[in-house]
Amino acid sequence: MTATGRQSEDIPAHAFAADLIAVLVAVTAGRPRVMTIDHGAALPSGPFAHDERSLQSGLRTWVERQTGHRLGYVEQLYTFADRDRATNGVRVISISYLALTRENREEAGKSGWLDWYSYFPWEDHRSGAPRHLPDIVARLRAWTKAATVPAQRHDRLRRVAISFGLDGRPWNEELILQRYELLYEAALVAEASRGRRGADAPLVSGQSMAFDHRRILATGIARLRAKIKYRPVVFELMPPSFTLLELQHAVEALAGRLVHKQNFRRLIEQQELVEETGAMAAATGGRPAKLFRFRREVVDERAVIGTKLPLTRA
Amino acid sequence: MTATGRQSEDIPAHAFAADLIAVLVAVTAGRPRVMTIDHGAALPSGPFAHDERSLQSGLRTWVERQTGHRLGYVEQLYTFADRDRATNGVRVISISYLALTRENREEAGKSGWLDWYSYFPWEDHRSGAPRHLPDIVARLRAWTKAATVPAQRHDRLRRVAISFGLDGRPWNEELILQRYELLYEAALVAEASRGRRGADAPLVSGQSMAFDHRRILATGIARLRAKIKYRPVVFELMPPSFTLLELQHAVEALAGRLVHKQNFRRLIEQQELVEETGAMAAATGGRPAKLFRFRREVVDERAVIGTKLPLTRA
DNA sequence: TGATATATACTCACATTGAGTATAATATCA
DNA sequence: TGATATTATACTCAATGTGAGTATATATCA
Repeated sequence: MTATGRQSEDIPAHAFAADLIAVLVAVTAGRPRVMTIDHGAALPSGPFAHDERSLQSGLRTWVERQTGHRLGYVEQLYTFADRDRATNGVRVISISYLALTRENREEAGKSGWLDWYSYFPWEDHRSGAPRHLPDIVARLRAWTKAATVPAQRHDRLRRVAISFGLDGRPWNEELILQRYELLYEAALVAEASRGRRGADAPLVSGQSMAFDHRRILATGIARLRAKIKYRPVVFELMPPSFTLLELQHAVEALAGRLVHKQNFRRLIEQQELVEETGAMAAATGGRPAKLFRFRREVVDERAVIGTKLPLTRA
Repeated sequence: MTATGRQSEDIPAHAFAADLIAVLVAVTAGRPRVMTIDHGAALPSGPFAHDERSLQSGLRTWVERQTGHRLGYVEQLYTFADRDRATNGVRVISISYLALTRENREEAGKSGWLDWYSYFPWEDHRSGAPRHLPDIVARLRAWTKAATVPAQRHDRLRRVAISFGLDGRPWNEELILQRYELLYEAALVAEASRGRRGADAPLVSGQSMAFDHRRILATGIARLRAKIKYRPVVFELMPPSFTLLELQHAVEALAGRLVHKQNFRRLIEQQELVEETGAMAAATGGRPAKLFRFRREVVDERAVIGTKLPLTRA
């Protein structure tokens, strides 16, 4: 990946290549999954064709052809054109997208759908704070102490404390990108020491990805975690009918946190986001649950699913 | 596939040009201003140079050179590559940005700084609903009736009602883009009939712009109106010291709505976003006001300026 | 039968928010 | 000089929203 950036005489100054990168998300059996290629080493990406009508349609046709999934929701994430994004001297502009699709139980096992927490194990707080989180924090603390100037040290300490919810601060699941960036700066993830040498600090657990794809994934997760709080996008990930507990589990999978069951139902019902199908779920243990469907009519009415999700404290 | 290596030697197949477009905002004397070129006919834009480090740095250097302003805050808006964005057969990718800068009283009059409400007169509700708003709504209603199928007619009616706060619905200042798009679809803005002929419905007041620049401006305003509610970005538009009323006026200029003065102050103070400078403002009428400065340290702490702004009802 | 698991209804304390009243401190002008 | 306008700032209050918990209903399974 040597980016010479040298523009030869024959390449016009405005020659760029355009790439689309997708963070394609589904929730299967209560687990948040992301579509990957190359055995989980990269996000699916491909060139933006010259004959496509628009970026969005380019992404749609390409992803739908490749995965056989209809995309429910598509949203632009970010556009990069950093100098190291170049191949054969042609500089690449990468436009990343977040796309949501319905789960597909037949495909659940195979293909490239991976639990996104295998890339960010420290982000799953559904069973309390992960066991290795104290160790991560300890190593970040060590890194803050290695700062050269006191001001820098102070700044690092503050960022770590905010991002990881230290000193009585609450854990904020939306800060996933900030946490990843701290780990990157502290060279605790494999991507950070790529290309360099000697930097062999023991790494934090969690699978890495090629290029900056793990960073893009973090961006997508952050956007989604923020969005479910004020837009009814969870439903794009649900099957046509579902129980309220299944819906809750989907939200919890995305947020990486547990929500208060009774208050969650209150929220959903008072927003009139769903309606009963009349049928009941095949019993899965206790009292049978009603099946609901999403009231799609309500999408543009309800800008908000609720200012906040009813999270549980502990 | 980026991950698996690009094998094409033929550069022309993916030759794109890259353009940066800026929605550069300032607030001068309580008026929201946007930087324009060509006597207000377009947003400033320029090619992304091959030798720039990144998109963001490209935008910064270019805007700062062109306007002499230091950019306080920069945020990516959206990337377009629609087929009609082509020059000499070279397809153009446009990356739009929102950028905030401090007011500059010397420049207030000259240069291309224009009140953004000259492009969206119906968006300024600081002195109540604009006089011509009923007329706009009436013309949109007429357009809904012109729908061919009943379902379409119903859909249009609903969108108009939501976007313009009809039937008891509240006015939502963040829906500026949706409102503009409705006016575009109804061919009530000049841009809509460009290139076509015969479509000479009487237009709604408000200056138009070249290309889709007015749409990009609406996107930027929408983003900013949403952002001031949960991030302390207003301060990027303020001088180093200011009174609370000046701060309030800036917020009102952006939101296009009045806020409740006492509650606004309560919000600002309880969030500890500002501190007294010790000095007082040169009296401008009544009791002299304390001067405040923004506590920049607090930026990453306070993710939120308050879940909502304390708007006034009437 | 009772242990267990889920569904669902309701209560309650507390914080937040929208709105308004009251009072203080200055400038302006008749 | 004193009335009036204008802005600043401190409080109060009702309504609503939010976090948390209790209670009860309806299943399965040992």
